[in-house]
Amino acid sequence: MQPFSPGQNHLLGALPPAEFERLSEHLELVALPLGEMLYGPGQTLTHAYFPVTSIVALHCVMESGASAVVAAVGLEGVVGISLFMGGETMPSSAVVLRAGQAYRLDRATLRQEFNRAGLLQRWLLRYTQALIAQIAQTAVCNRHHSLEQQLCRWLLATLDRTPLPEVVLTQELISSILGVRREGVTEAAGRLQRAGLIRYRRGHISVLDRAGLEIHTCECYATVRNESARLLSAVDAANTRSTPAENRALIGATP
Amino acid sequence: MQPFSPGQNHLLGALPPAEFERLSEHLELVALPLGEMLYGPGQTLTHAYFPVTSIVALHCVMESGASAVVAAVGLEGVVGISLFMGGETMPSSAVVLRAGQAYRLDRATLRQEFNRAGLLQRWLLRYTQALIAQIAQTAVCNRHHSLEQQLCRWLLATLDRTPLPEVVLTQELISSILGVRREGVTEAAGRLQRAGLIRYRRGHISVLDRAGLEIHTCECYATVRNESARLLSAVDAANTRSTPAENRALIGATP
DNA sequence: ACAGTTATGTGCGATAGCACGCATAGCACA
DNA sequence: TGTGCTATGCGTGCTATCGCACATAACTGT
Repeated sequence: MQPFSPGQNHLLGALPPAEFERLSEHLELVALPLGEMLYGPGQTLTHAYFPVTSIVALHCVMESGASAVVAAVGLEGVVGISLFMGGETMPSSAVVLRAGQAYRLDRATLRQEFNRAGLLQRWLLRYTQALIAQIAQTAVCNRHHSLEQQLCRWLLATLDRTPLPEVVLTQELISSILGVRREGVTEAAGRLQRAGLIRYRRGHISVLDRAGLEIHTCECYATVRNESARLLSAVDAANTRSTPAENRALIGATP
Repeated sequence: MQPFSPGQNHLLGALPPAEFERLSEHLELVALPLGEMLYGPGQTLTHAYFPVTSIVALHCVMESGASAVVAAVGLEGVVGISLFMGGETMPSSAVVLRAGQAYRLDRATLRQEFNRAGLLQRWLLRYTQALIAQIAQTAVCNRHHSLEQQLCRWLLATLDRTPLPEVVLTQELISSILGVRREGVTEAAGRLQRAGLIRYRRGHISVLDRAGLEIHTCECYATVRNESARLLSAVDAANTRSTPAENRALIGATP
């Protein structure tokens, strides 16, 4: 009796019993520690990861060492789209940004099930489209919006994938996520704290006023969230346990 | 006898005769004028477009009116991935940035062929992965690289999809592509001209020194190009007419 | 309780890009 | 040839962010 079930991941949880059954014996629960790299640039994946409580970032690092995160993946998605898209590898890397659990599925099983052209294929492709929207929005956001807006956006995105209104990340780490310098994060976070929206102490940010953050952030947050909701609404409908809090409460249930 | 053939598009040209045959009667040659919007945010597509001489940009516009292009699509790809990814619409829009020809395929035929899980599906998915790489690279590039580097990158990307070393775009248009202000483009282009890399006059940029541009640009250009080449190398191998110059020379040939 | 490590706060000067306004020059069409 | 539109060039602040250097504060383990 373990405190997690594959069905907590939205993509897996939305599968009809027959499909889920075929996969379940191949799904393996793994703990992902903060900072672990699931794959690096050009590195072939052995498994796809379906997060349940963990958050994974798709991260691009440049030759100069400068970097930025282009997308975040949590319980709504999957890490390793190159396995079913056919490319095998990616030029980016995948790094765990919130320690937690994920189910992983070996390459062969995933591809086999994908090729049956059932609901898993459908959800995986729609999720991939949502991911594209997220990455594209990040590109324009990087171009036009202030550090403070982007920080709000990141906090909200993290919050949406988390049961508690708390983010455990140092400013140093946040700076490398957003691709800005650490002092900039200090300033922006200081402003948010003085505005009473958050409170933080050494790597722990508590969100006090979520609505306030939504006002301070740019439209990109809502755009990405709405597009994901639109593309995966059928997933959420099929999945009776759609909130992180509810998921945490579950013990070893199956869809 | 028309001067274009669907096979000039790399994705279509790589199909085996049987698959190509099924599609060819549904392919329709259309002229895309500069500035035409193939689809806008949330707008349902009726056709997928396979460019041959045209270039289409995936463009994100924000509430404020600020915008940026997140990817360019030319004869190597297809516009309208949401048709086969299952989402039907996209939050971005697609705008013609180089007037030219494209073949378009109606939604029903595309989906039907996609669902046969043949080579078209394979190429479309691999192309989509290349597109993701391009958008992701644009995101980090927007964050870290100078306007001048990005201008070089854009010129090179356009050149790769064009038979002549000339780009017809006003600085005004380029500025809205890159999401920067027009004067910035004037300055950057002026520097490139003084360095002898380009020459321009009212909306016409002639590239004098391609190698020089490749030196001035950031790594993003090579990263995207290499990743596309890797993912679509089998496409290029199957397609015997892979360069724009060769394509232009063709008259009404079939694969 | 203390020392060591790590995270955070702060103060500079430098710079890239923004916003605005206006001057000029190239091209099109009459 | 001229006239007018549109593209381009340029100056002048202004702001956000960078890059670096260093001060302080908060946890950690002994």
